[in-house]
Amino acid sequence: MLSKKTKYAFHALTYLAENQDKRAVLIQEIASSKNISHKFLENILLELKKAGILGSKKGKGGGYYLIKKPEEITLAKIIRLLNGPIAWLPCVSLNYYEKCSDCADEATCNMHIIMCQVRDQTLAVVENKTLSDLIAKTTDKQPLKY
Amino acid sequence: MLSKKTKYAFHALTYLAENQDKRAVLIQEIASSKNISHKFLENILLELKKAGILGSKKGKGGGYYLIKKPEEITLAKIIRLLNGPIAWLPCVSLNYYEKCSDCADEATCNMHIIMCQVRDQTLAVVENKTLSDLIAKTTDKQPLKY
DNA sequence: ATAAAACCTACAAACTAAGTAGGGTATTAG
DNA sequence: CTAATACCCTACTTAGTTTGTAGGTTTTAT
Repeated sequence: MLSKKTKYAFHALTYLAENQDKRAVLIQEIASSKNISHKFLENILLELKKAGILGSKKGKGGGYYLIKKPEEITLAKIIRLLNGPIAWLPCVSLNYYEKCSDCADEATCNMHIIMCQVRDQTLAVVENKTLSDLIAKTTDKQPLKY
Repeated sequence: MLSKKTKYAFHALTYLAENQDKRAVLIQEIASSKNISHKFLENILLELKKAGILGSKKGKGGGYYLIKKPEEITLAKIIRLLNGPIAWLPCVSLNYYEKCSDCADEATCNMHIIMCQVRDQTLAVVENKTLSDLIAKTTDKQPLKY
Protein backbone atom coordinates (compact mmCIF):
# COMPACT_ATOMS: atom_id res chain seq x y z
CA MET A 1 0.00 0.00 0.00
CA LEU A 2 1.16 3.52 -0.74
CA SER A 3 1.92 5.61 2.34
CA LYS A 4 0.21 8.90 3.10
CA LYS A 5 3.50 10.61 2.40
CA THR A 6 3.44 9.24 -1.14
CA LYS A 7 -0.17 10.22 -1.70
CA TYR A 8 0.51 13.72 -0.36
CA ALA A 9 3.46 14.00 -2.75
CA PHE A 10 1.21 13.16 -5.70
CA HIS A 11 -1.39 15.65 -4.53
CA ALA A 12 1.20 18.38 -4.19
CA LEU A 13 2.76 17.60 -7.54
CA THR A 14 -0.54 17.63 -9.37
CA TYR A 15 -1.38 20.93 -7.73
CA LEU A 16 1.93 22.38 -8.88
CA ALA A 17 1.50 20.96 -12.36
CA GLU A 18 -1.94 22.56 -12.62
CA ASN A 19 -0.55 25.90 -11.46
CA GLN A 20 2.59 26.18 -13.52
CA ASP A 21 1.68 29.70 -14.56
CA LYS A 22 2.33 31.00 -11.06
CA ARG A 23 6.05 31.31 -10.49
CA ALA A 24 6.21 29.92 -6.96
CA VAL A 25 3.49 28.33 -4.86
CA LEU A 26 3.42 28.58 -1.06
CA ILE A 27 3.56 25.41 1.04
CA GLN A 28 0.57 26.78 2.89
CA GLU A 29 -1.44 27.16 -0.29
CA ILE A 30 -0.91 23.51 -1.23
CA ALA A 31 -1.43 22.34 2.32
CA SER A 32 -4.77 24.01 2.80
CA SER A 33 -5.92 23.23 -0.72
CA LYS A 34 -5.23 19.51 -0.30
CA ASN A 35 -5.87 19.22 3.43
CA ILE A 36 -2.34 18.28 4.42
CA SER A 37 -0.50 19.32 7.59
CA HIS A 38 1.75 22.26 6.69
CA LYS A 39 4.78 20.94 8.53
CA PHE A 40 4.45 17.41 7.19
CA LEU A 41 4.12 18.68 3.65
CA GLU A 42 7.21 20.81 4.21
CA ASN A 43 9.32 17.68 4.65
CA ILE A 44 7.85 16.08 1.57
CA LEU A 45 8.47 19.09 -0.67
CA LEU A 46 12.00 19.27 0.65
CA GLU A 47 12.61 15.67 -0.36
CA LEU A 48 11.21 16.34 -3.80
CA LYS A 49 13.52 19.33 -4.07
CA LYS A 50 16.59 17.34 -3.05
CA ALA A 51 15.66 14.77 -5.68
CA GLY A 52 15.75 17.45 -8.34
CA ILE A 53 12.03 17.43 -9.07
CA LEU A 54 11.10 20.72 -7.48
CA GLY A 55 12.82 24.07 -7.23
CA SER A 56 12.25 26.64 -4.52
CA LYS A 57 12.65 30.27 -3.76
CA LYS A 58 13.29 31.51 -0.25
CA GLY A 59 12.09 34.65 1.41
CA LYS A 60 9.09 36.84 0.75
CA GLY A 61 7.34 35.91 -2.47
CA GLY A 62 9.02 32.53 -2.40
CA GLY A 63 7.59 29.05 -2.76
CA TYR A 64 7.94 25.84 -4.73
CA TYR A 65 7.68 25.15 -8.44
CA LEU A 66 8.19 22.28 -10.85
CA ILE A 67 11.70 22.14 -12.23
CA LYS A 68 10.85 19.45 -14.79
CA LYS A 69 8.07 19.01 -17.27
CA PRO A 70 5.19 16.81 -16.02
CA GLU A 71 5.89 14.35 -18.86
CA GLU A 72 9.37 13.78 -17.44
CA ILE A 73 8.29 12.89 -13.92
CA THR A 74 7.43 9.19 -13.77
CA LEU A 75 5.26 7.70 -11.05
CA ALA A 76 8.03 5.19 -10.41
CA LYS A 77 10.43 7.95 -9.41
CA ILE A 78 8.02 9.49 -6.91
CA ILE A 79 7.03 6.14 -5.45
CA ARG A 80 10.63 5.02 -5.01
CA LEU A 81 11.53 8.30 -3.39
CA LEU A 82 8.72 8.49 -0.85
CA ASN A 83 7.37 4.97 -0.56
CA GLY A 84 10.55 2.95 -0.95
CA PRO A 85 11.15 -0.14 -3.05
CA ILE A 86 8.64 -1.12 -5.71
CA ALA A 87 9.73 -4.77 -5.64
CA TRP A 88 8.24 -7.23 -3.19
CA LEU A 89 11.62 -8.66 -2.15
CA PRO A 90 14.99 -6.94 -1.63
CA CYS A 91 16.66 -9.52 -3.88
CA VAL A 92 14.61 -8.38 -6.91
CA SER A 93 14.80 -4.65 -6.27
CA LEU A 94 16.61 -2.60 -8.89
CA ASN A 95 17.15 0.40 -6.63
CA TYR A 96 17.27 -1.12 -3.16
CA TYR A 97 18.88 -4.48 -3.87
CA GLU A 98 19.96 -6.75 -1.02
CA LYS A 99 21.00 -10.34 -1.26
CA CYS A 100 18.85 -12.96 0.43
CA SER A 101 20.55 -14.58 3.37
CA ASP A 102 19.04 -18.00 2.76
CA CYS A 103 18.97 -18.14 -1.03
CA ALA A 104 22.12 -19.59 -2.57
CA ASP A 105 21.41 -19.05 -6.25
CA GLU A 106 19.03 -16.41 -7.53
CA ALA A 107 19.05 -17.85 -11.04
CA THR A 108 17.34 -21.03 -9.89
CA CYS A 109 15.24 -19.66 -7.00
CA ASN A 110 11.63 -19.91 -8.11
CA MET A 111 10.46 -17.22 -5.72
CA HIS A 112 13.10 -14.87 -7.09
CA ILE A 113 12.02 -15.54 -10.65
CA ILE A 114 8.34 -14.99 -9.94
CA MET A 115 8.97 -11.84 -7.95
CA CYS A 116 11.00 -10.49 -10.87
CA GLN A 117 7.97 -10.97 -13.05
CA VAL A 118 5.77 -9.09 -10.58
CA ARG A 119 8.30 -6.27 -10.45
CA ASP A 120 8.57 -6.02 -14.22
CA GLN A 121 4.80 -6.01 -14.69
CA THR A 122 4.47 -3.23 -12.14
CA LEU A 123 7.29 -1.21 -13.65
CA ALA A 124 5.74 -1.57 -17.10
CA VAL A 125 2.98 0.67 -15.79
CA VAL A 126 4.63 3.12 -13.41
CA GLU A 127 7.76 3.75 -15.46
CA ASN A 128 5.59 4.76 -18.37
CA LYS A 129 3.04 6.88 -16.57
CA THR A 130 3.97 10.41 -15.63
CA LEU A 131 2.61 13.40 -13.80
CA SER A 132 1.02 14.51 -17.06
CA ASP A 133 -1.13 11.38 -17.02
CA LEU A 134 -2.38 12.33 -13.59
CA ILE A 135 -3.55 15.78 -14.62
CA ALA A 136 -5.03 14.70 -17.95
CA LYS A 137 -8.73 15.33 -18.23
CA THR A 138 -10.89 12.42 -19.26
CA THR A 139 -13.84 13.51 -21.36
CA ASP A 140 -17.28 12.00 -20.88
CA LYS A 141 -17.41 10.86 -24.48
CA GLN A 142 -14.07 9.14 -24.47
CA PRO A 143 -13.22 7.75 -21.06
CA LEU A 144 -9.68 6.52 -20.50
CA LYS A 145 -9.49 2.83 -21.29
CA TYR A 146 -7.26 0.36 -19.58
CA MET B 1 7.56 -5.42 0.49
CA LEU B 2 6.46 -8.82 1.72
CA SER B 3 6.50 -9.20 5.50
CA LYS B 4 8.52 -11.84 7.30
CA LYS B 5 5.26 -13.53 8.19
CA THR B 6 4.49 -13.95 4.50
CA LYS B 7 7.95 -15.26 3.68
CA TYR B 8 7.76 -17.71 6.58
CA ALA B 9 4.41 -18.91 5.29
CA PHE B 10 5.91 -19.63 1.88
CA HIS B 11 8.84 -21.43 3.46
CA ALA B 12 6.54 -23.57 5.56
CA LEU B 13 4.25 -24.34 2.65
CA THR B 14 7.08 -25.36 0.36
CA TYR B 15 8.43 -27.57 3.11
CA LEU B 16 5.05 -29.24 3.50
CA ALA B 17 4.66 -29.61 -0.25
CA GLU B 18 8.03 -31.29 -0.49
CA ASN B 19 7.13 -33.66 2.33
CA GLN B 20 3.66 -34.72 1.34
CA ASP B 21 4.54 -38.34 1.85
CA LYS B 22 4.75 -37.89 5.60
CA ARG B 23 1.26 -37.73 7.02
CA ALA B 24 1.76 -34.89 9.48
CA VAL B 25 4.76 -32.63 9.98
CA LEU B 26 5.65 -31.15 13.37
CA ILE B 27 5.76 -27.37 13.81
CA GLN B 28 9.14 -27.87 15.39
CA GLU B 29 10.44 -29.73 12.36
CA ILE B 30 9.51 -26.89 10.00
CA ALA B 31 10.72 -24.25 12.42
CA SER B 32 14.18 -25.67 12.88
CA SER B 33 14.49 -26.63 9.23
CA LYS B 34 13.70 -23.12 8.03
CA ASN B 35 15.09 -21.17 11.00
CA ILE B 36 11.82 -19.72 12.20
CA SER B 37 10.74 -19.08 15.80
CA HIS B 38 8.55 -21.98 16.86
CA LYS B 39 5.87 -19.85 18.47
CA PHE B 40 5.73 -17.35 15.65
CA LEU B 41 5.38 -20.10 13.10
CA GLU B 42 2.62 -21.63 15.19
CA ASN B 43 0.48 -18.53 14.62
CA ILE B 44 1.16 -18.58 10.91
CA LEU B 45 0.25 -22.24 10.49
CA LEU B 46 -2.90 -21.65 12.47
CA GLU B 47 -3.93 -18.87 10.09
CA LEU B 48 -3.25 -21.11 7.13
CA LYS B 49 -5.37 -23.77 8.73
CA LYS B 50 -8.27 -21.39 9.36
CA ALA B 51 -8.07 -20.35 5.73
CA GLY B 52 -8.58 -23.96 4.69
CA ILE B 53 -5.11 -24.45 3.24
CA LEU B 54 -3.68 -26.70 5.93
CA GLY B 55 -5.11 -29.48 8.02
CA SER B 56 -3.79 -30.63 11.38
CA LYS B 57 -3.79 -33.66 13.60
CA LYS B 58 -3.63 -33.34 17.35
CA GLY B 59 -2.04 -35.59 19.92
CA LYS B 60 0.95 -37.85 19.69
CA GLY B 61 2.07 -38.31 16.12
CA GLY B 62 0.17 -35.17 15.12
CA GLY B 63 1.26 -32.22 13.02
CA TYR B 64 0.32 -30.18 9.95
CA TYR B 65 -0.26 -31.24 6.37
CA LEU B 66 -1.47 -29.76 3.09
CA ILE B 67 -5.20 -30.09 2.61
CA LYS B 68 -5.09 -28.91 -1.02
CA LYS B 69 -2.94 -29.81 -3.95
CA PRO B 70 -0.01 -27.42 -4.50
CA GLU B 71 -1.45 -26.50 -7.93
CA GLU B 72 -4.56 -25.16 -6.20
CA ILE B 73 -2.80 -22.81 -3.81
CA THR B 74 -2.14 -19.50 -5.56
CA LEU B 75 0.48 -17.06 -4.37
CA ALA B 76 -2.22 -14.40 -4.37
CA LYS B 77 -4.18 -16.26 -1.72
CA ILE B 78 -1.20 -16.59 0.60
CA ILE B 79 -0.11 -13.00 0.12
CA ARG B 80 -3.59 -11.62 0.77
CA LEU B 81 -3.94 -13.75 3.86
CA LEU B 82 -0.64 -12.89 5.53
CA ASN B 83 0.55 -9.70 3.86
CA GLY B 84 -2.75 -7.93 3.30
CA PRO B 85 -3.96 -6.10 0.20
CA ILE B 86 -2.14 -6.59 -3.09
CA ALA B 87 -3.39 -3.28 -4.49
CA TRP B 88 -1.54 -0.05 -3.83
CA LEU B 89 -4.68 1.87 -2.86
CA PRO B 90 -7.76 0.79 -0.90
CA CYS B 91 -10.01 2.12 -3.66
CA VAL B 92 -8.61 -0.40 -6.17
CA SER B 93 -8.47 -3.39 -3.86
CA LEU B 94 -10.68 -6.32 -4.78
CA ASN B 95 -10.55 -7.91 -1.33
CA TYR B 96 -10.00 -4.96 0.97
CA TYR B 97 -11.91 -2.22 -0.83
CA GLU B 98 -12.44 1.15 0.80
CA LYS B 99 -13.71 4.29 -0.84
CA CYS B 100 -11.37 7.27 -1.05
CA SER B 101 -12.49 10.18 1.11
CA ASP B 102 -11.31 12.83 -1.32
CA CYS B 103 -12.09 11.21 -4.66
CA ALA B 104 -15.56 11.96 -5.97
CA ASP B 105 -15.64 9.74 -9.05
CA GLU B 106 -13.46 6.66 -9.45
CA ALA B 107 -14.31 6.33 -13.12
CA THR B 108 -12.57 9.59 -13.97
CA CYS B 109 -9.84 9.61 -11.31
CA ASN B 110 -6.57 9.13 -13.16
CA MET B 111 -4.78 7.78 -10.12
CA HIS B 112 -7.52 5.21 -9.65
CA ILE B 113 -7.28 4.11 -13.26
CA ILE B 114 -3.51 3.75 -13.19
CA MET B 115 -3.52 1.90 -9.88
CA CYS B 116 -6.07 -0.53 -11.34
CA GLN B 117 -3.60 -1.26 -14.10
CA VAL B 118 -0.84 -1.92 -11.59
CA ARG B 119 -3.11 -4.22 -9.62
CA ASP B 120 -4.17 -6.17 -12.69
CA GLN B 121 -0.60 -6.60 -13.91
CA THR B 122 0.42 -7.91 -10.51
CA LEU B 123 -2.56 -10.25 -10.26
CA ALA B 124 -1.81 -11.59 -13.74
CA VAL B 125 1.28 -13.11 -12.17
CA VAL B 126 0.33 -14.10 -8.64
CA GLU B 127 -3.14 -15.44 -9.44
CA ASN B 128 -1.59 -17.80 -11.96
CA LYS B 129 1.40 -18.97 -9.98
CA THR B 130 0.90 -21.62 -7.34
CA LEU B 131 2.78 -23.50 -4.71
CA SER B 132 3.69 -26.06 -7.35
CA ASP B 133 5.62 -23.38 -9.24
CA LEU B 134 7.63 -22.71 -6.10
CA ILE B 135 8.74 -26.29 -5.67
CA ALA B 136 9.39 -26.95 -9.36
CA LYS B 137 12.97 -27.83 -10.07
CA THR B 138 14.71 -25.87 -12.78
CA THR B 139 17.17 -27.97 -14.70
CA ASP B 140 20.61 -26.69 -15.64
CA LYS B 141 20.00 -27.28 -19.33
CA GLN B 142 16.66 -25.55 -19.46
CA PRO B 143 16.49 -22.71 -16.96
CA LEU B 144 13.09 -21.17 -16.34
CA LYS B 145 12.62 -18.19 -18.61
CA TYR B 146 10.69 -15.07 -17.78
C1' DA C 1 15.07 46.88 9.40
C1' DT C 2 11.33 43.84 9.11
C1' DA C 3 8.20 40.58 7.73
C1' DA C 4 7.59 36.54 5.09
C1' DA C 5 8.90 32.41 3.54
C1' DA C 6 11.78 28.26 2.86
C1' DC C 7 15.09 25.37 5.44
C1' DC C 8 16.80 22.38 9.15
C1' DT C 9 17.08 19.42 13.42
C1' DA C 10 15.11 17.02 16.74
C1' DC C 11 11.56 14.96 19.00
C1' DA C 12 6.76 12.86 20.17
C1' DA C 13 2.83 10.19 19.28
C1' DA C 14 0.49 6.53 16.96
C1' DC C 15 0.55 2.51 14.64
C1' DT C 16 2.20 -1.96 12.89
C1' DA C 17 5.20 -5.96 12.69
C1' DA C 18 7.70 -9.36 15.11
C1' DG C 19 8.42 -12.12 18.68
C1' DT C 20 7.46 -14.09 23.61
C1' DA C 21 5.02 -16.30 27.52
C1' DG C 22 2.12 -19.31 29.52
C1' DG C 23 -1.28 -21.95 29.79
C1' DG C 24 -5.68 -24.67 27.84
C1' DT C 25 -7.54 -28.47 25.29
C1' DA C 26 -7.91 -32.32 22.30
C1' DT C 27 -5.83 -36.66 20.90
C1' DT C 28 -3.59 -40.94 21.13
C1' DA C 29 -0.05 -44.59 22.44
C1' DG C 30 0.60 -47.65 25.87
C1' DC D 1 -7.03 -44.78 32.33
C1' DT D 2 -3.47 -41.69 32.05
C1' DA D 3 0.26 -39.30 30.81
C1' DA D 4 2.68 -37.53 27.08
C1' DT D 5 2.20 -35.07 23.00
C1' DA D 6 1.19 -31.29 20.23
C1' DC D 7 -2.30 -28.24 18.55
C1' DC D 8 -4.95 -24.12 20.11
C1' DC D 9 -5.67 -19.61 22.22
C1' DT D 10 -5.03 -15.05 24.65
C1' DA D 11 -2.35 -11.59 26.03
C1' DC D 12 1.73 -9.14 26.34
C1' DT D 13 6.31 -7.13 25.03
C1' DT D 14 9.65 -5.29 22.00
C1' DA D 15 11.22 -3.04 18.02
C1' DG D 16 10.59 -0.42 14.06
C1' DT D 17 8.13 2.65 10.97
C1' DT D 18 4.95 6.21 9.85
C1' DT D 19 2.92 10.38 10.83
C1' DG D 20 2.95 14.59 12.75
C1' DT D 21 4.85 18.59 15.87
C1' DA D 22 7.99 22.24 17.82
C1' DG D 23 11.15 25.68 17.48
C1' DG D 24 14.72 27.91 15.63
C1' DT D 25 17.82 29.57 11.33
C1' DT D 26 18.56 31.47 6.88
C1' DT D 27 17.23 34.03 2.92
C1' DT D 28 14.85 37.65 0.34
C1' DA D 29 11.50 41.43 -1.16
C1' DT D 30 9.99 45.65 0.28
